[in-house]
Amino acid sequence: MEVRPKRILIADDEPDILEIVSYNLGKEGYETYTAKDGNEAIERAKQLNPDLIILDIMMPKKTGVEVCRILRTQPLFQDTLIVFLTALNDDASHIKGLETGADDYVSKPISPKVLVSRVNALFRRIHKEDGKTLKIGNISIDPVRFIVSIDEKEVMLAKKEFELLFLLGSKPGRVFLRNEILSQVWGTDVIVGDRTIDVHIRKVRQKLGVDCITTVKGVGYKFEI
Amino acid sequence: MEVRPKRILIADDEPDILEIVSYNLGKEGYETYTAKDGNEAIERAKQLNPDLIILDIMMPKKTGVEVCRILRTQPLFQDTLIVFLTALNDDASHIKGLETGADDYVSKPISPKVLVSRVNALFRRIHKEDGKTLKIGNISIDPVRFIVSIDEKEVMLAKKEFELLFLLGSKPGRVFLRNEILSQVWGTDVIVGDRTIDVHIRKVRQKLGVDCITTVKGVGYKFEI
DNA sequence: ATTTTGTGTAAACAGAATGTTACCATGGAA
DNA sequence: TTCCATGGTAACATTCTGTTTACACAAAAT
Repeated sequence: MEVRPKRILIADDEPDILEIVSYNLGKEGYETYTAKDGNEAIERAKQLNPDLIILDIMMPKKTGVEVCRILRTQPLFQDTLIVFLTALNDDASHIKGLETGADDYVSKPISPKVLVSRVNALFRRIHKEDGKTLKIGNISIDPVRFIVSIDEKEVMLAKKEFELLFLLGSKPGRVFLRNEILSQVWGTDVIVGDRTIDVHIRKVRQKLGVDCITTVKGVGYKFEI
Repeated sequence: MEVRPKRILIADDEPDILEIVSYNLGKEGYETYTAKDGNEAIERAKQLNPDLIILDIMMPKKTGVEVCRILRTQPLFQDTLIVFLTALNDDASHIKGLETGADDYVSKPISPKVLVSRVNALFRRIHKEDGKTLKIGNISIDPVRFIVSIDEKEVMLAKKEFELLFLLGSKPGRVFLRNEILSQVWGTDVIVGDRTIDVHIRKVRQKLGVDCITTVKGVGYKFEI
Protein backbone atom coordinates (compact mmCIF):
# COMPACT_ATOMS: atom_id res chain seq x y z
CA MET A 1 0.00 0.00 0.00
CA GLU A 2 1.22 3.41 -0.81
CA VAL A 3 1.98 5.47 2.22
CA ARG A 4 0.92 9.06 2.46
CA PRO A 5 3.73 11.30 3.69
CA LYS A 6 3.50 12.10 7.38
CA ARG A 7 2.28 15.56 8.23
CA ILE A 8 4.19 17.50 10.85
CA LEU A 9 3.07 20.77 12.36
CA ILE A 10 5.79 22.91 13.89
CA ALA A 11 4.91 25.71 16.29
CA ASP A 12 7.51 28.20 17.42
CA ASP A 13 7.67 31.95 17.60
CA GLU A 14 11.17 32.14 16.19
CA PRO A 15 11.06 32.13 12.38
CA ASP A 16 14.63 30.81 12.23
CA ILE A 17 13.67 27.71 14.18
CA LEU A 18 10.60 27.17 12.05
CA GLU A 19 12.67 27.36 8.95
CA ILE A 20 15.52 25.12 10.00
CA VAL A 21 13.25 22.47 11.47
CA SER A 22 10.85 22.62 8.57
CA TYR A 23 13.68 22.38 6.08
CA ASN A 24 15.33 19.40 7.72
CA LEU A 25 12.13 17.46 8.19
CA GLY A 26 11.03 18.31 4.68
CA LYS A 27 14.29 16.86 3.37
CA GLU A 28 13.38 13.61 5.13
CA GLY A 29 10.15 13.40 3.19
CA TYR A 30 7.79 14.84 5.77
CA GLU A 31 5.10 17.32 4.89
CA THR A 32 5.67 20.29 7.16
CA TYR A 33 3.43 23.09 8.28
CA THR A 34 4.10 25.93 10.67
CA ALA A 35 2.41 28.05 13.30
CA LYS A 36 3.84 31.01 15.09
CA ASP A 37 1.96 30.93 18.38
CA GLY A 38 -0.16 28.70 20.57
CA ASN A 39 -3.53 29.72 19.21
CA GLU A 40 -2.45 29.31 15.64
CA ALA A 41 -1.04 25.90 16.53
CA ILE A 42 -4.40 24.71 17.80
CA GLU A 43 -6.22 26.16 14.85
CA ARG A 44 -3.93 24.59 12.29
CA ALA A 45 -3.88 21.28 14.14
CA LYS A 46 -7.66 21.04 13.86
CA GLN A 47 -7.54 21.95 10.23
CA LEU A 48 -4.61 19.73 9.22
CA ASN A 49 -4.91 16.80 11.57
CA PRO A 50 -1.14 16.23 11.53
CA ASP A 51 0.58 13.02 12.53
CA LEU A 52 3.06 14.81 14.74
CA ILE A 53 3.19 18.23 16.35
CA ILE A 54 6.34 19.94 17.51
CA LEU A 55 5.58 22.56 20.13
CA ASP A 56 7.87 25.17 21.53
CA ILE A 57 7.26 25.51 25.25
CA MET A 58 7.65 29.25 25.29
CA MET A 59 5.25 30.74 22.79
CA PRO A 60 3.00 33.81 22.71
CA LYS A 61 -0.74 33.39 23.21
CA LYS A 62 -0.49 29.88 24.61
CA THR A 63 2.50 27.90 25.80
CA GLY A 64 3.31 24.54 24.31
CA VAL A 65 2.17 22.81 27.48
CA GLU A 66 -1.20 24.51 27.29
CA VAL A 67 -1.60 23.64 23.64
CA CYS A 68 -0.73 20.03 24.37
CA ARG A 69 -3.22 19.79 27.19
CA ILE A 70 -5.99 21.34 25.11
CA LEU A 71 -5.37 19.07 22.16
CA ARG A 72 -5.14 15.95 24.29
CA THR A 73 -8.64 16.51 25.66
CA GLN A 74 -10.00 15.88 22.19
CA PRO A 75 -10.38 12.36 20.88
CA LEU A 76 -9.10 13.49 17.51
CA PHE A 77 -5.66 14.13 18.99
CA GLN A 78 -5.41 11.05 21.16
CA ASP A 79 -3.03 9.42 18.74
CA THR A 80 -1.18 12.46 17.53
CA LEU A 81 2.48 12.46 18.46
CA ILE A 82 3.61 15.53 20.34
CA VAL A 83 7.19 16.67 20.85
CA PHE A 84 8.21 19.58 23.02
CA LEU A 85 10.94 21.98 22.12
CA THR A 86 12.50 24.12 24.78
CA ALA A 87 15.42 26.17 25.83
CA LEU A 88 14.90 25.28 29.45
CA ASN A 89 17.21 22.46 30.11
CA ASP A 90 16.03 21.71 33.62
CA ASP A 91 14.35 18.62 34.91
CA ALA A 92 11.19 20.30 36.15
CA SER A 93 9.88 21.41 32.79
CA HIS A 94 11.05 18.18 31.29
CA ILE A 95 8.85 16.13 33.55
CA LYS A 96 5.97 18.53 33.27
CA GLY A 97 6.08 18.15 29.52
CA LEU A 98 5.95 14.40 29.52
CA GLU A 99 3.27 14.22 32.17
CA THR A 100 1.09 16.54 30.13
CA GLY A 101 0.97 13.92 27.44
CA ALA A 102 3.89 14.71 25.19
CA ASP A 103 5.73 11.84 23.56
CA ASP A 104 9.17 13.31 23.52
CA TYR A 105 11.19 16.30 24.44
CA VAL A 106 14.08 17.98 22.68
CA SER A 107 16.01 20.85 24.15
CA LYS A 108 17.49 23.81 22.39
CA PRO A 109 19.91 24.50 20.92
CA ILE A 110 18.50 22.06 18.43
CA SER A 111 20.65 19.71 16.47
CA PRO A 112 18.66 19.07 13.31
CA LYS A 113 20.10 15.57 13.09
CA VAL A 114 18.98 14.71 16.59
CA LEU A 115 15.53 16.11 16.04
CA VAL A 116 15.09 14.23 12.80
CA SER A 117 16.25 10.98 14.28
CA ARG A 118 13.97 11.35 17.28
CA VAL A 119 11.05 12.06 15.00
CA ASN A 120 11.91 9.04 12.91
CA ALA A 121 12.14 6.95 16.07
CA LEU A 122 8.68 8.06 17.18
CA PHE A 123 7.13 7.15 13.87
CA ARG A 124 8.99 3.88 13.81
CA ARG A 125 7.58 3.02 17.20
CA ILE A 126 4.02 3.78 16.16
CA HIS A 127 4.24 2.06 12.84
CA LYS A 128 5.66 -1.21 13.95
CA GLU A 129 2.22 -2.44 13.09
CA ASP A 130 2.49 -1.11 9.55
CA GLY A 131 2.48 -3.70 6.87
CA LYS A 132 0.96 -6.21 9.19
CA THR A 133 -2.26 -7.88 8.32
CA LEU A 134 -5.13 -6.69 10.44
CA LYS A 135 -7.36 -9.40 11.81
CA ILE A 136 -10.66 -8.54 13.35
CA GLY A 137 -12.89 -11.51 13.97
CA ASN A 138 -13.35 -13.39 10.74
CA ILE A 139 -12.14 -10.47 8.66
CA SER A 140 -8.53 -9.94 7.72
CA ILE A 141 -7.13 -6.96 5.91
CA ASP A 142 -3.79 -7.48 4.21
CA PRO A 143 -2.10 -4.26 3.11
CA VAL A 144 0.71 -6.12 1.39
CA ARG A 145 -1.43 -8.23 -0.90
CA PHE A 146 -4.11 -5.56 -0.93
CA ILE A 147 -6.75 -8.11 -0.18
CA VAL A 148 -9.55 -8.43 2.32
CA SER A 149 -10.64 -11.87 3.40
CA ILE A 150 -13.85 -12.83 5.06
CA ASP A 151 -13.93 -16.41 6.25
CA GLU A 152 -11.20 -17.33 3.77
CA LYS A 153 -13.20 -15.76 0.97
CA GLU A 154 -11.14 -13.09 -0.72
CA VAL A 155 -12.51 -9.75 -1.78
CA MET A 156 -10.78 -7.17 -3.96
CA LEU A 157 -11.26 -3.54 -3.13
CA ALA A 158 -10.20 -0.49 -5.09
CA LYS A 159 -7.43 1.64 -3.63
CA LYS A 160 -9.54 4.25 -1.90
CA GLU A 161 -11.98 1.65 -0.69
CA PHE A 162 -9.14 -0.36 0.75
CA GLU A 163 -7.50 2.61 2.43
CA LEU A 164 -10.81 3.56 3.95
CA LEU A 165 -11.43 0.10 5.33
CA PHE A 166 -7.84 -0.20 6.49
CA LEU A 167 -8.11 3.04 8.41
CA LEU A 168 -11.30 2.02 10.16
CA GLY A 169 -9.99 -1.47 10.77
CA SER A 170 -6.77 -0.18 12.28
CA LYS A 171 -8.69 0.76 15.44
CA PRO A 172 -11.79 -1.38 15.60
CA GLY A 173 -14.55 0.18 17.60
CA ARG A 174 -13.13 3.63 17.48
CA VAL A 175 -15.18 6.27 15.73
CA PHE A 176 -13.44 8.14 12.96
CA LEU A 177 -14.76 11.60 12.31
CA ARG A 178 -15.50 12.61 8.76
CA ASN A 179 -12.64 15.10 8.64
CA GLU A 180 -10.34 12.51 10.08
CA ILE A 181 -11.26 10.11 7.33
CA LEU A 182 -10.92 12.85 4.77
CA SER A 183 -7.48 13.89 5.91
CA GLN A 184 -6.19 10.35 6.33
CA VAL A 185 -7.53 8.85 3.14
CA TRP A 186 -7.85 11.80 0.82
CA GLY A 187 -5.28 14.19 2.28
CA THR A 188 -5.68 17.76 3.37
CA ASP A 189 -5.09 19.42 0.04
CA VAL A 190 -7.78 17.57 -1.84
CA ILE A 191 -11.27 18.90 -1.67
CA VAL A 192 -13.98 16.40 -2.29
CA GLY A 193 -17.71 16.68 -2.05
CA ASP A 194 -19.86 15.78 0.88
CA ARG A 195 -21.24 12.54 -0.43
CA THR A 196 -17.92 11.07 -1.48
CA ILE A 197 -17.21 9.32 1.79
CA ASP A 198 -20.68 7.86 1.91
CA VAL A 199 -20.40 6.48 -1.57
CA HIS A 200 -17.12 4.79 -0.75
CA ILE A 201 -18.47 3.44 2.48
CA ARG A 202 -21.34 2.03 0.54
CA LYS A 203 -19.05 0.37 -1.99
CA VAL A 204 -17.04 -1.24 0.78
CA ARG A 205 -20.14 -2.47 2.57
CA GLN A 206 -21.46 -3.84 -0.68
CA LYS A 207 -18.30 -5.65 -1.65
CA LEU A 208 -17.73 -7.11 1.78
CA GLY A 209 -21.32 -8.23 2.06
CA VAL A 210 -20.92 -8.16 5.82
CA ASP A 211 -22.16 -5.40 8.05
CA CYS A 212 -19.01 -4.32 9.81
CA ILE A 213 -19.11 -0.58 9.38
CA THR A 214 -21.37 1.29 11.74
CA THR A 215 -22.60 4.79 11.12
CA VAL A 216 -22.59 7.19 14.03
CA LYS A 217 -24.79 9.97 12.80
CA GLY A 218 -23.39 13.44 13.13
CA VAL A 219 -20.03 11.98 14.10
CA GLY A 220 -18.52 9.49 11.70
CA TYR A 221 -18.01 5.79 11.06
CA LYS A 222 -16.50 2.92 12.95
CA PHE A 223 -15.45 -0.62 12.24
CA GLU A 224 -17.32 -3.06 14.37
CA ILE A 225 -18.30 -6.67 14.11
CA MET B 1 -9.88 -3.74 34.56
CA GLU B 2 -6.89 -4.69 36.54
CA VAL B 3 -3.50 -4.42 34.95
CA ARG B 4 -0.56 -6.66 35.66
CA PRO B 5 2.42 -4.61 36.79
CA LYS B 6 4.81 -3.83 33.98
CA ARG B 7 8.10 -5.69 34.03
CA ILE B 8 11.24 -3.70 33.49
CA LEU B 9 14.68 -5.18 32.95
CA ILE B 10 17.61 -2.93 33.73
CA ALA B 11 21.07 -3.73 32.42
CA ASP B 12 24.13 -1.84 33.61
CA ASP B 13 27.51 -2.80 34.92
CA GLU B 14 27.49 -0.24 37.71
CA PRO B 15 25.69 -1.66 40.78
CA ASP B 16 24.87 1.86 42.00
CA ILE B 17 22.97 2.67 38.85
CA LEU B 18 21.10 -0.61 38.99
CA GLU B 19 20.06 0.07 42.51
CA ILE B 20 18.95 3.64 42.13
CA VAL B 21 17.02 2.99 38.93
CA SER B 22 15.49 -0.19 40.25
CA TYR B 23 14.46 1.52 43.47
CA ASN B 24 12.82 4.46 41.76
CA LEU B 25 10.94 2.43 39.21
CA GLY B 26 9.89 -0.03 41.89
CA LYS B 27 8.44 2.84 43.87
CA GLU B 28 6.29 3.67 40.84
CA GLY B 29 4.80 0.21 40.85
CA TYR B 30 6.96 -1.45 38.22
CA GLU B 31 8.39 -4.91 38.65
CA THR B 32 12.12 -4.53 38.18
CA TYR B 33 14.85 -7.01 37.27
CA THR B 34 18.53 -6.46 36.70
CA ALA B 35 21.40 -7.70 34.60
CA LYS B 36 25.03 -6.74 34.92
CA ASP B 37 26.26 -7.22 31.37
CA GLY B 38 25.09 -7.65 27.80
CA ASN B 39 24.91 -11.41 27.77
CA GLU B 40 23.01 -11.57 31.00
CA ALA B 41 20.63 -8.94 29.65
CA ILE B 42 19.76 -11.11 26.64
CA GLU B 43 19.42 -14.20 28.77
CA ARG B 44 17.13 -12.55 31.31
CA ALA B 45 15.11 -10.85 28.62
CA LYS B 46 14.28 -14.20 27.05
CA GLN B 47 13.41 -15.67 30.38
CA LEU B 48 11.33 -12.73 31.69
CA ASN B 49 9.85 -11.26 28.55
CA PRO B 50 9.82 -7.78 30.04
CA ASP B 51 7.66 -4.90 28.81
CA LEU B 52 10.57 -2.50 28.80
CA ILE B 53 14.34 -2.89 28.84
CA ILE B 54 16.78 -0.25 29.96
CA LEU B 55 20.20 -0.81 28.45
CA ASP B 56 23.44 0.87 29.31
CA ILE B 57 25.40 1.51 26.14
CA MET B 58 28.76 0.73 27.68
CA MET B 59 28.60 -2.74 29.18
CA PRO B 60 30.97 -5.69 29.35
CA LYS B 61 30.43 -8.71 27.10
CA LYS B 62 28.01 -6.91 24.80
CA THR B 63 27.18 -3.21 24.43
CA GLY B 64 23.63 -1.97 24.77
CA VAL B 65 23.47 -1.34 21.04
CA GLU B 66 24.46 -4.91 20.31
CA VAL B 67 21.93 -6.27 22.78
CA CYS B 68 19.25 -4.13 21.22
CA ARG B 69 20.05 -5.29 17.73
CA ILE B 70 20.08 -8.92 18.75
CA LEU B 71 16.78 -8.66 20.60
CA ARG B 72 15.09 -6.78 17.80
CA THR B 73 15.76 -9.60 15.38
CA GLN B 74 13.46 -11.81 17.40
CA PRO B 75 9.70 -11.51 16.98
CA LEU B 76 9.22 -11.81 20.73
CA PHE B 77 10.97 -8.48 21.23
CA GLN B 78 9.49 -6.57 18.35
CA ASP B 79 7.15 -4.67 20.61
CA THR B 80 9.33 -4.48 23.69
CA LEU B 81 10.20 -0.96 24.63
CA ILE B 82 13.91 -0.27 24.80
CA VAL B 83 15.58 2.70 26.44
CA PHE B 84 19.30 3.44 26.20
CA LEU B 85 21.31 4.78 29.03
CA THR B 86 24.62 6.41 28.37
CA ALA B 87 27.30 8.71 29.60
CA LEU B 88 28.16 9.78 26.09
CA ASN B 89 26.31 12.95 25.60
CA ASP B 90 27.15 13.45 21.98
CA ASP B 91 24.84 13.39 19.04
CA ALA B 92 26.50 10.53 17.20
CA SER B 93 25.74 7.84 19.72
CA HIS B 94 22.38 9.37 20.33
CA ILE B 95 21.33 8.93 16.75
CA LYS B 96 22.91 5.53 16.51
CA GLY B 97 20.85 4.42 19.46
CA LEU B 98 17.57 5.47 18.03
CA GLU B 99 18.32 4.11 14.58
CA THR B 100 19.12 0.73 16.09
CA GLY B 101 15.56 0.47 17.23
CA ALA B 102 15.50 1.96 20.68
CA ASP B 103 12.44 3.86 21.78
CA ASP B 104 14.14 6.42 23.93
CA TYR B 105 17.45 7.56 25.20
CA VAL B 106 18.47 9.00 28.55
CA SER B 107 21.91 10.33 29.26
CA LYS B 108 23.89 10.08 32.46
CA PRO B 109 24.12 11.48 34.97
CA ILE B 110 20.65 10.11 35.47
CA SER B 111 17.95 12.06 37.19
CA PRO B 112 15.65 9.39 38.63
CA LYS B 113 12.67 11.67 38.17
CA VAL B 114 13.39 12.21 34.52
CA LEU B 115 13.92 8.54 33.91
CA VAL B 116 10.70 7.61 35.65
CA SER B 117 8.69 10.19 33.77
CA ARG B 118 10.10 9.11 30.43
CA VAL B 119 9.27 5.51 31.22
CA ASN B 120 5.77 6.51 32.20
CA ALA B 121 5.41 8.46 28.98
CA LEU B 122 6.45 5.44 26.93
CA PHE B 123 3.90 3.21 28.59
CA ARG B 124 1.23 5.85 28.36
CA ARG B 125 1.75 5.98 24.63
CA ILE B 126 1.33 2.25 24.30
CA HIS B 127 -1.97 2.07 26.13
CA LYS B 128 -3.80 5.10 25.20
CA GLU B 129 -6.83 2.95 24.55
CA ASP B 130 -8.62 3.55 27.80
CA GLY B 131 -7.65 7.16 28.15
CA LYS B 132 -10.87 9.05 28.15
CA THR B 133 -13.45 6.46 29.07
CA LEU B 134 -15.52 7.46 32.05
CA LYS B 135 -16.32 4.69 34.48
CA ILE B 136 -18.91 5.17 37.14
CA GLY B 137 -19.92 2.00 38.89
CA ASN B 138 -21.15 -0.49 36.33
CA ILE B 139 -21.57 2.19 33.68
CA SER B 140 -18.84 3.22 31.30
CA ILE B 141 -19.00 6.03 28.78
CA ASP B 142 -16.53 5.81 25.94
CA PRO B 143 -16.27 8.88 23.73
CA VAL B 144 -13.78 7.22 21.42
CA ARG B 145 -16.05 4.34 20.55
CA PHE B 146 -19.12 6.45 21.15
CA ILE B 147 -20.68 3.76 23.24
CA VAL B 148 -22.18 3.49 26.69
CA SER B 149 -21.88 0.16 28.46
CA ILE B 150 -23.93 -1.05 31.37
CA ASP B 151 -22.67 -4.29 32.81
CA GLU B 152 -20.99 -5.12 29.49
CA LYS B 153 -24.21 -4.47 27.64
CA GLU B 154 -23.63 -1.83 25.02
CA VAL B 155 -26.05 0.96 24.28
CA MET B 156 -25.96 3.36 21.36
CA LEU B 157 -27.04 6.91 21.99
CA ALA B 158 -27.61 9.70 19.51
CA LYS B 159 -25.05 12.48 19.45
CA LYS B 160 -26.82 14.96 21.71
CA GLU B 161 -27.93 12.24 24.08
CA PHE B 162 -24.38 11.03 24.34
CA GLU B 163 -22.96 14.48 24.91
CA LEU B 164 -25.52 15.11 27.59
CA LEU B 165 -24.73 11.91 29.42
CA PHE B 166 -21.03 12.47 29.01
CA LEU B 167 -21.31 15.89 30.59
CA LEU B 168 -23.26 14.64 33.58
CA GLY B 169 -21.02 11.60 33.90
CA SER B 170 -17.88 13.72 33.88
CA LYS B 171 -18.64 14.83 37.43
CA PRO B 172 -20.83 12.24 39.08
CA GLY B 173 -22.90 13.60 41.91
CA ARG B 174 -22.50 17.19 40.88
CA VAL B 175 -25.64 19.03 39.86
CA PHE B 176 -25.57 20.69 36.45
CA LEU B 177 -27.82 23.68 36.06
CA ARG B 178 -30.04 23.82 33.05
CA ASN B 179 -28.13 26.74 31.52
CA GLU B 180 -24.89 24.94 32.18
CA ILE B 181 -26.18 21.95 30.27
CA LEU B 182 -27.46 24.19 27.54
CA SER B 183 -24.20 25.99 27.06
CA GLN B 184 -22.07 22.85 27.25
CA VAL B 185 -24.13 20.60 25.04
CA TRP B 186 -25.98 22.98 22.78
CA GLY B 187 -23.56 25.88 22.79
CA THR B 188 -24.13 29.47 23.66
CA ASP B 189 -25.36 30.62 20.30
CA VAL B 190 -28.13 28.10 19.87
CA ILE B 191 -31.52 28.87 21.33
CA VAL B 192 -33.73 25.94 22.14
CA GLY B 193 -36.98 25.64 23.97
CA ASP B 194 -37.45 24.74 27.58
CA ARG B 195 -38.58 21.18 27.18
CA THR B 196 -35.72 20.14 24.96
CA ILE B 197 -33.43 19.13 27.78
CA ASP B 198 -36.14 17.14 29.49
CA VAL B 199 -36.91 15.24 26.35
CA HIS B 200 -33.28 14.32 25.89
CA ILE B 201 -32.92 13.34 29.51
CA ARG B 202 -35.92 11.11 29.08
CA LYS B 203 -34.46 9.46 25.98
CA VAL B 204 -31.21 8.74 27.78
CA ARG B 205 -33.00 7.30 30.80
CA GLN B 206 -35.10 5.18 28.51
CA LYS B 207 -32.22 3.85 26.47
CA LEU B 208 -30.03 3.13 29.47
CA GLY B 209 -32.83 1.38 31.28
CA VAL B 210 -31.09 2.25 34.54
CA ASP B 211 -32.02 5.12 36.77
CA CYS B 212 -28.78 7.04 37.01
CA ILE B 213 -29.91 10.56 36.30
CA THR B 214 -31.51 12.36 39.20
CA THR B 215 -33.69 15.42 38.84
CA VAL B 216 -33.07 18.28 41.22
CA LYS B 217 -36.22 20.30 40.93
CA GLY B 218 -35.76 23.95 40.16
CA VAL B 219 -32.03 23.42 39.73
CA GLY B 220 -30.94 20.83 37.21
CA TYR B 221 -29.81 17.23 36.83
CA LYS B 222 -27.04 15.07 38.19
CA PHE B 223 -25.53 11.73 37.44
CA GLU B 224 -25.86 9.37 40.35
CA ILE B 225 -25.97 5.64 40.81
C1' DA C 1 -58.48 24.07 47.79
C1' DT C 2 -56.67 26.42 44.22
C1' DT C 3 -53.10 28.31 41.70
C1' DT C 4 -48.50 28.38 40.20
C1' DT C 5 -44.33 26.43 38.90
C1' DG C 6 -41.54 22.80 37.27
C1' DT C 7 -40.98 18.37 35.14
C1' DG C 8 -42.45 13.93 32.56
C1' DT C 9 -44.27 11.99 28.39
C1' DA C 10 -46.07 11.21 23.86
C1' DA C 11 -46.70 12.50 19.35
C1' DA C 12 -45.63 15.11 15.41
C1' DC C 13 -42.83 17.67 12.51
C1' DA C 14 -38.77 19.77 9.90
C1' DG C 15 -34.66 19.32 8.45
C1' DA C 16 -30.16 17.42 8.82
C1' DA C 17 -27.43 13.56 7.82
C1' DT C 18 -26.82 9.66 5.30
C1' DG C 19 -28.00 6.02 1.69
C1' DT C 20 -28.56 5.11 -3.07
C1' DT C 21 -28.44 5.35 -7.82
C1' DA C 22 -27.02 7.00 -12.13
C1' DC C 23 -23.85 9.37 -14.57
C1' DC C 24 -19.31 11.66 -15.99
C1' DA C 25 -14.17 12.22 -16.29
C1' DT C 26 -9.91 10.17 -16.24
C1' DG C 27 -6.27 7.14 -17.13
C1' DG C 28 -4.33 2.78 -17.91
C1' DA C 29 -4.74 -1.84 -20.32
C1' DA C 30 -5.95 -4.56 -24.12
C1' DT D 1 -8.54 3.25 -30.60
C1' DT D 2 -11.82 0.93 -27.40
C1' DC D 3 -12.70 -0.91 -23.06
C1' DC D 4 -12.88 -1.01 -18.35
C1' DA D 5 -11.90 0.11 -13.58
C1' DT D 6 -11.72 3.85 -10.63
C1' DG D 7 -13.01 7.89 -8.28
C1' DG D 8 -15.78 11.61 -8.01
C1' DT D 9 -20.38 14.37 -8.49
C1' DA D 10 -25.22 15.35 -8.70
C1' DA D 11 -29.75 14.41 -7.66
C1' DC D 12 -33.01 12.13 -5.27
C1' DA D 13 -34.70 8.86 -1.54
C1' DT D 14 -34.60 7.51 3.03
C1' DT D 15 -33.69 7.48 7.72
C1' DC D 16 -32.88 9.46 11.94
C1' DT D 17 -32.33 13.31 15.15
C1' DG D 18 -33.52 17.35 17.41
C1' DT D 19 -36.96 20.25 18.57
C1' DT D 20 -41.45 21.82 19.48
C1' DT D 21 -46.15 21.31 20.87
C1' DA D 22 -49.51 19.93 23.88
C1' DC D 23 -50.88 18.05 27.81
C1' DA D 24 -50.52 15.26 32.22
C1' DC D 25 -48.78 15.16 36.56
C1' DA D 26 -46.47 16.54 40.93
C1' DA D 27 -44.93 19.61 44.33
C1' DA D 28 -44.80 23.96 46.23
C1' DA D 29 -46.92 28.44 47.04
C1' DT D 30 -50.95 31.13 47.83
